[in-house]
Amino acid sequence: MEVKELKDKNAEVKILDAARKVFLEKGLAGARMQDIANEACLNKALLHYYYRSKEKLFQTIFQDALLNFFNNMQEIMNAPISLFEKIELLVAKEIDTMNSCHRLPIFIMNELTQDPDSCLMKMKNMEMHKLYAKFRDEVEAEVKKGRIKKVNPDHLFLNLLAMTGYPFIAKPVVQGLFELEEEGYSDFIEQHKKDVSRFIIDSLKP
Amino acid sequence: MEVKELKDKNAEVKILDAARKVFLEKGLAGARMQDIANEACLNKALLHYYYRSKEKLFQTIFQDALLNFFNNMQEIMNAPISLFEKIELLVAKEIDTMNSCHRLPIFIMNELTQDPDSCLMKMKNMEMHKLYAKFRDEVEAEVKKGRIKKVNPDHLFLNLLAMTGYPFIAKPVVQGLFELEEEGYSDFIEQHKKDVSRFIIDSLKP
DNA sequence: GTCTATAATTTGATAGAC
DNA sequence: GTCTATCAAATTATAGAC
Repeated sequence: MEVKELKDKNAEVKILDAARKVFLEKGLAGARMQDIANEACLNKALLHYYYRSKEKLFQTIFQDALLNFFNNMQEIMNAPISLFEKIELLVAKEIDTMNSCHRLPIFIMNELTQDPDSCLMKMKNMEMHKLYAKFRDEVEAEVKKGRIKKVNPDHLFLNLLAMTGYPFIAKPVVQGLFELEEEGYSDFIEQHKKDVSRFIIDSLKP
Repeated sequence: MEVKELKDKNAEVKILDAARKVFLEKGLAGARMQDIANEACLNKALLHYYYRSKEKLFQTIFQDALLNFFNNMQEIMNAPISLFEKIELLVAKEIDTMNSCHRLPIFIMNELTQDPDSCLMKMKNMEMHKLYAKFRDEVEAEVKKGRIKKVNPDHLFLNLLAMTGYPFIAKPVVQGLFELEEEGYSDFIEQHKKDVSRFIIDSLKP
């Protein structure tokens, strides 16, 4: 690829930002190229000029969203800290990430089940299993040492992901249940962050 | 409405069954009337004859899915059983419901965020808050009696929903993390059912 | 009620001027 | 690179025969 002028780069970026917003909001099937063009204050033709097709543009956005979602985990998993610290960090970081974009988790989960071919392949490329292996080994080690209760690390980890992700995935349900408007919702999430860490760590104490 | 002949009723029902399957799988935006017609082994025109428009057909399916999803809860909430029994029943029943249709929770959550107008109104009509109030009061009562730890019932209930719903919502991620094929997945869910009840009830013991 | 054929609209994609 | 105008395909919806 050749050196790009500033204007070129700006259009490319503007399109990506607009596409991210529209795809996150509406999903692949619901998003319209015209919506993205409007959001970017450009015309449809330019979207195709830079990204060829809706599908290609979507894949760019989706890949990026996956990284955004799972990168925190990768880092924390490999950090030289205690298991309890890892749990607290995982919960806090994941919630913060989703808090900056409430639709992120449901977007990812929904698209993953829509396109098993290309999306699931990307999951395998991220080597989810290796990402998790370190956590599992540490839990098993702590169990053997008798420092925490005997738990199944698979279910423990799934529960952690569940309690951090679900409040965003089920946002309308949560708002209905607890009668929360947009502002009260933010406060609720902040409480929840602390509650989840405490909940998990409490449950591990022998 | 007049008395229907058998053949009429059959077509109506065949359409509903087909629509449920296609909408659940692809969502409102991704579903095609032609797919539904094919699935029902009928022609598109009949779908419009019975349900007027795609939107109307969808609303019928969505309303039904909402009831399916939240009806269990309603019943269990009002049953004359102990708090621990309620928790066990809620977890077991909700997981069983979703196990019969893995896409049910993500379908509901996704569509709820897509159409705040009509879908969210339906949520309010179901009076989610009242559904939950009984549970909250019971938790607070048990806390006062000192029978369970001092917990925030909102987060407790949200965590319960999270741990039951997330394994289905994030099915591809779970399969990637724990290297599960379709069969191993069913077994995993059965284990999870027991694990979640134990996890919650353990966490409540003073 | 059920079908075939077709209208009407939407939407992804391209051609071609600048 | 960016735009306007337009095409081609897909898709919802309807008309009308049976």
